[in-house]
Amino acid sequence: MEERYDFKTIEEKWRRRWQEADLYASHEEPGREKKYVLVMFPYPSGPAHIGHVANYNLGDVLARYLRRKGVNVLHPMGWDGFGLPAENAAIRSGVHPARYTWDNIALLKEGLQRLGYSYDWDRELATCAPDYYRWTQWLFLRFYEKGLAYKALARANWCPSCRTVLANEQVINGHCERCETLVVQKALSQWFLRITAYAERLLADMDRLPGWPEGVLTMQRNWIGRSEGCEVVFHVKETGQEMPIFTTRPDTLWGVTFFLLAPEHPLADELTRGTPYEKDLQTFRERLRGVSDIDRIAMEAEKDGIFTGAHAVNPVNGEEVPIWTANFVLMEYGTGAVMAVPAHDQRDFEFARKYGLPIRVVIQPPGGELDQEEMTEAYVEPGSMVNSARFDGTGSEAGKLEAVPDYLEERGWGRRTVNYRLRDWLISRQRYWGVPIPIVNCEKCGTVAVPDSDLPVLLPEGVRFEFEGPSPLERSDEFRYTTCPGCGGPAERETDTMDTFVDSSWYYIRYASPNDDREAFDPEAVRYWLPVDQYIGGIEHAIMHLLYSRFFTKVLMDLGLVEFDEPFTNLLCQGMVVMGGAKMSKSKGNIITPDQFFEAYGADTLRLFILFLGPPEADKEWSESGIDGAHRFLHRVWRLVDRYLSILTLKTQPVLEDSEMLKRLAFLTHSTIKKVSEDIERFAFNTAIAAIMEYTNGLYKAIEDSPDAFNTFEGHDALRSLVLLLAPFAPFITEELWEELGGEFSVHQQPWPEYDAELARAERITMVVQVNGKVRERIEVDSGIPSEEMERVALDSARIRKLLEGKDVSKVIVVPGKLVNIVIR
RNA sequence: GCCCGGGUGGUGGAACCGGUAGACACAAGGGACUUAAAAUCCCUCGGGUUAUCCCGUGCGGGUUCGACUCCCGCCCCGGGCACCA
Repeated sequence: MEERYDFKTIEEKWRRRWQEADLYASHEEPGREKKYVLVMFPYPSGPAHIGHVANYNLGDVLARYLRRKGVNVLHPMGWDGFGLPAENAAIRSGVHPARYTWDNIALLKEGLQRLGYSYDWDRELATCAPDYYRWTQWLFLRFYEKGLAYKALARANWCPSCRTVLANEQVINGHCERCETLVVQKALSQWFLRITAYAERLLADMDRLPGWPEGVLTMQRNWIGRSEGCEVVFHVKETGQEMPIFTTRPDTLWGVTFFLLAPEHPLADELTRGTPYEKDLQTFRERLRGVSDIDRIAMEAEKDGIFTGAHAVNPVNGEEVPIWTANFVLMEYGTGAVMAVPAHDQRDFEFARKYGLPIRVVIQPPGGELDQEEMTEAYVEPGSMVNSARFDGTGSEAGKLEAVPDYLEERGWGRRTVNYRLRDWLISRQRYWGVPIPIVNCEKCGTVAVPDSDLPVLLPEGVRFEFEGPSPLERSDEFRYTTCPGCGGPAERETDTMDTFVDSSWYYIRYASPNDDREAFDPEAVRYWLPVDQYIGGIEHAIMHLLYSRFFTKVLMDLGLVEFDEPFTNLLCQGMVVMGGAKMSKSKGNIITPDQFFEAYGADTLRLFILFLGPPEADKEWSESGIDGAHRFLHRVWRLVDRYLSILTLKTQPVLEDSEMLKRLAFLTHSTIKKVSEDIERFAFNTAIAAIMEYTNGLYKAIEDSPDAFNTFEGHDALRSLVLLLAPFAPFITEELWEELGGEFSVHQQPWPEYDAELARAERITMVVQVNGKVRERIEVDSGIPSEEMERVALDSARIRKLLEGKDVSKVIVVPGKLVNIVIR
């Protein structure tokens, strides 16, 4: 064999051979065990970067390992093709978004192919291709038919100078990223998907996701934000209008001293219209224009509000309290109105103190005597109800859960209800580079769905991209003006496109039959491959993408289109590769590409190095120091195989009597197989590689000590195992070495090595002896040593005996096979 | 601000269920080989006036025979917060 490890030639050679052999094609084989291994597809923002490599390494190692275990593996790749950056590029440099995107896809694909990932490229898909988004539109129409897609007014970021809608990302400190004009909130009629209808199921079904990280489930639970409470109907004194509020604390109803509306609440306009307060409201809204919701509801944010001049009537006691608007009340949560109980809610308390509004204590802490004048903060803990008419003396918990809700329901003043923090999913984007919403607006027929047979509604190509003004679709007469599918009269197309999260909410299903042009997916293929057994992706997707995908899956099941209601059985959230403390991304301008490493080190080294950097879940600060180590290791493996092969050609007689060495070899081999297999199963790829390095070091020692011992079954087994174990991590070099060892093509189709538990067990172990928890002695003993024997050996050791002189042994703790701790006084 | 993670040598990390802190590497230093360099191989490598001792896993407490690991309170860093994906 070649003396030097020439990675360039090797990698080229095998990349071609694998392609010719179509090594990673996947097919349904009913009855055979399958695993669907999926890594979140990338947004093609440019060439591959180190963050991609870190991602896709994980899925590839797992897919390769599972195939070798005899499993039928689906491991596809595709492109999340729609998105804002393509459109920004079009505006800035005149490149058409399609061109920009497809060019980037080509670049990214080339990078991934050089890394030797084992994708079934026949299943490649792109969400921006008409043969994909046709089915996104088709699915939208199914949602629409079910009443799960609807139009409503919603606020959007609006730059008055550019006369265009801005994404949150384009709003910097409340100002337009381009022209620095103060961004305002403008109400637009927009499309929503009714995810709130699935809130309860999305919440409850998380109990059936034991394969998900607890942190992600917690984030999703908090995001859905279920709270039980009551809806209570207040009235406007002046007009008699009903103003329902949601509260989780009905037990504090008697402590209401004012009433709050969200500043955007239409009722605030109505109540102040034509009054001296009308101007105050406008000034107040002006003040809040550039302030995000996050800053408005921050606990530490200054409370701000104005009086509307009107009053609310509290149903439980008939009291009339002033109606204010406040910055911390959001239109999007609950009913956009709240009852204010300053004595028992911190924000209400701060508001009351600031504006001199009354505070009334209605919950007394156990044994305490709260005084509304003296209080410095709200009392939010349970206690005993006071100043609450017939409920005086009732425990607040009982009052909250039973007594008061019962009372409200009896009187018809309110009812028990459940409120969610989760809001419906706004999918409208006033942009070009997305899936057109397949709806036509007709003056006669109203909102009309585009018939399935007319799909896809294609994006027009000859459009102009401008810095300001309405979106290219709105400006495109060709796109916009059409005929009504219902009456055949003139009509206008919906010009909004969909949020790209819609595209990525079902792509994992499309992979089952990506080239199907008759349906969104083939039920047979879906039945075999889905759900995804192992989903892998960045922690930054913990909530939105994963929640939207779960929602989609449930709707598809209800539509009878799929037979499962959770898309991802197991989830691995890996950390991010960060640089300079921020995640690596093109928009941050801090990307490192693999290209620069291919020349000097090769793909195997880069794969190995990045996997060796740390555990998948941890964030990794990028630094290339250490890549030499990975490269050196591959050279070492190469030379070891070379050395071994030269021993074989010497045709030495195997030294069968050197049984100690053979036993040592067998132990090394089998304990390493065990360790590497277990580590891969728990995604500890970094320690799996460390184990292979230790193994290599051990084999080097052995081959120095007794080269002849390698011309034996144990020797052959050791070298073959080394290559077989390393193959999922470094696919190119191992394929070459496998060939050198006389193995059959391909190493990636060889069964994963099995270990013999007996051979993998160490014969001698180091037992630790502690005195009062401090290590005082280490003694080598047989691994099967009984506990009583461990204790005896420990107490017998000279050093321990000396330490125990004149002391009382009060206790001896023995951890079998590990340590003995002697407790003395 | 709220929710979710994380913090271990000069560096990346290991320690899997409460039981030997620092595996495996990188960097650094010393040595061998070489005319020389590269490559390779060997040795040292948390700190402490150099060891059978003491200290040490962000900081302060606690539980335990024993804590990087569990509990309480802080500090710092990262992610998400609904139009970046």
